[in-house]
Amino acid sequence: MTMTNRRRRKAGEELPAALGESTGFLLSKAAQLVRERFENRLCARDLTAQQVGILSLVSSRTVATQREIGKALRIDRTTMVYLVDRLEEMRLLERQDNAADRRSYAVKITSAGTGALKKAMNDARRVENDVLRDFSERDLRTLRRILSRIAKLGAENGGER
Amino acid sequence: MTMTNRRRRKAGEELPAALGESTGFLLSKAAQLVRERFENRLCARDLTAQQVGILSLVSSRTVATQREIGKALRIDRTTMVYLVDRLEEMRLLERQDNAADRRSYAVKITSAGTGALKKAMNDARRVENDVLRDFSERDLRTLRRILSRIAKLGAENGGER
DNA sequence: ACTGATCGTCAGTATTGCTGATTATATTGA
DNA sequence: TCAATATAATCAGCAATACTGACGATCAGT
Repeated sequence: MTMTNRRRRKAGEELPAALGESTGFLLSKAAQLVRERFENRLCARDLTAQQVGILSLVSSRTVATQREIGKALRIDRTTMVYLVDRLEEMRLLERQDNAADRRSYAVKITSAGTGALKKAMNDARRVENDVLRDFSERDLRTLRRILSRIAKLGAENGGER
Repeated sequence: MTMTNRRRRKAGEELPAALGESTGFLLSKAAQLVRERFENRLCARDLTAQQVGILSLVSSRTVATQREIGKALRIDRTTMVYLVDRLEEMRLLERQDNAADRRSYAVKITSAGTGALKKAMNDARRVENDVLRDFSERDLRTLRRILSRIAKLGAENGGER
């Protein structure tokens, strides 16, 4: 079992004005918190959020190459090798021949993988319900609208150098 | 110069419905994007977002120990040693004796550190303006309100176990 | 002074992002 | 068709970061 269980992290403290007023900083901290809560649940399943992302992506496609998964999830080429190795060891994924392009693999989810994904998505739903419970439907629609627009922007095109 | 310059990363692709509908996933991707854009600018200054966070925190306090900084920014104890080592090498921070508790240091920002922080915060502002430019003031207020409430939650208290 | 806790450090491991090289295969262009 | 070029996965190796566990110095309470 190479994949070590993540431990629960401690809670944070108050933040100084300068940082607490930066939207980017708030975004980063909120994301970190949600991810930590998710992974705290996930550690019982020996999975990381990144691995769940891969499982979800693979399960939604008939053919997924490592390169494609990496592009969609912003994971490096060489890190993909490592991650798929781990998930294959855990029998959640399989590398199969890709008839369409023999340089690459068709990465497929196994039935164990489908089961693990289902449970992990339930964990995700619970964490979300928990974190978002206090906000109105209207607020949540606004939040999702803004976040999905930002997420679609693309990383470069930001420096007019 | 141990701190290697970060390279610009490529932009991502479309995402499958299952993930794209998860607020937590959107949050994580939006944060990743903003952070990447920020660090793409910052790489000219040989700084990471995390280091800027430390500089900002230290500059806003008269006395800051490594432990306090780590707690506020959710950075591990041993990683703090490494990070402060780097920032001290770069002459942006100094470890001074802490009269109040001789086990710890009083971490202080240098004048070079103050200058670097000022420039980095300008970078941050630019990236934010760029990313958030298309949203209304009303949307941004909602966004900030939600994010700061989530960021204050604390990581544990998420499992009713 | 004794006990137990805390702060910083170090050694060592795991994960992730990157570079550069290599192998196998695809694609393109002459 | 064949040669040049590009791409998918892999591997070796480096850097950054989150851990664990152990350690010495120091602190707080008794």
